[in-house]
Amino acid sequence: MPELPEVETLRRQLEALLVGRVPTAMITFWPRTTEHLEPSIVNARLLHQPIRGVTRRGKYLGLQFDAGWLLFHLKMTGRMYVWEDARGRDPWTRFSLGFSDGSYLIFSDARKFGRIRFVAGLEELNLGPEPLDMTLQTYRRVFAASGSRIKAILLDQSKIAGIGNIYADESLFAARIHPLTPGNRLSPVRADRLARAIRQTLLQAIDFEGATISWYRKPDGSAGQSQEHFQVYGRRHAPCPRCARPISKILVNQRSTHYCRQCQRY
DNA sequence: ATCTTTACCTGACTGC
DNA sequence: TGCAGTCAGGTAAAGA
Repeated sequence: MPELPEVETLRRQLEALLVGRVPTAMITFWPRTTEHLEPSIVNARLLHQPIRGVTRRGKYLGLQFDAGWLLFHLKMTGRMYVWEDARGRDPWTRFSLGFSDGSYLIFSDARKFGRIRFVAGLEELNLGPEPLDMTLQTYRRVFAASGSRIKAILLDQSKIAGIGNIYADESLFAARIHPLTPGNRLSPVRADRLARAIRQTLLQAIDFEGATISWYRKPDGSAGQSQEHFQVYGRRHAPCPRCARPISKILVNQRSTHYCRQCQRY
């Protein structure tokens, strides 16, 4: 559920708390959370090294060290925050990064899907470009390169990084494009409309500090507000904000997809 | 190349 | 109140 706007909100708030700090210990409570994090790398390249920056790439949150990035993927129920003890403020703490002042960066994850890993370079992630940095031309090229349904293209992290189920549906509604439209059947005009809709949808969601459906929380424990402004996501049977006809819900590539049959056309 | 299925997991919710 | 069943969705891997 955390998508680009949620992770970007996390990044901004954690950056103010973590840059310049030096971790002295790591504790894993659920081994699979750090199954791809080599202890030798932790000891040689992360511990006792200063955090140079807090970055985001797609849906990954990264702590930047001189040697590379400690990456966190929140999957559906991940949370991150700073706390005074290693067990955190909820029952689902899976990992803690301890600092010399006795505080901890907590990674909490009820469903245990989240993972923490180290990469020397972000290109190892094989992600597509950032949707907020892409030109209209880049969007056009990505859409035209595939005959897959546009909803599937938006969710493919190797094509565009950071969009998930919620903001894919919201962007397609804003652009008045049917989720089953093949990417290479979008006219340049409609591709540009979708590109602008994606940017605007993501930027607005960042302004609202992300969406709290059930699990997502900002580092201070409070909820985001983006969910108050959804036009279609989670609104099956509710009136379309544009035409008042009921919102439909279908499956596209096994993902629930919300759209307006009247307003969104092929 | 692309899609489908399965696996990973558990809390929240629904219906009986 | 309890219990079974369903749903939620990001990604990797395997199979079609």
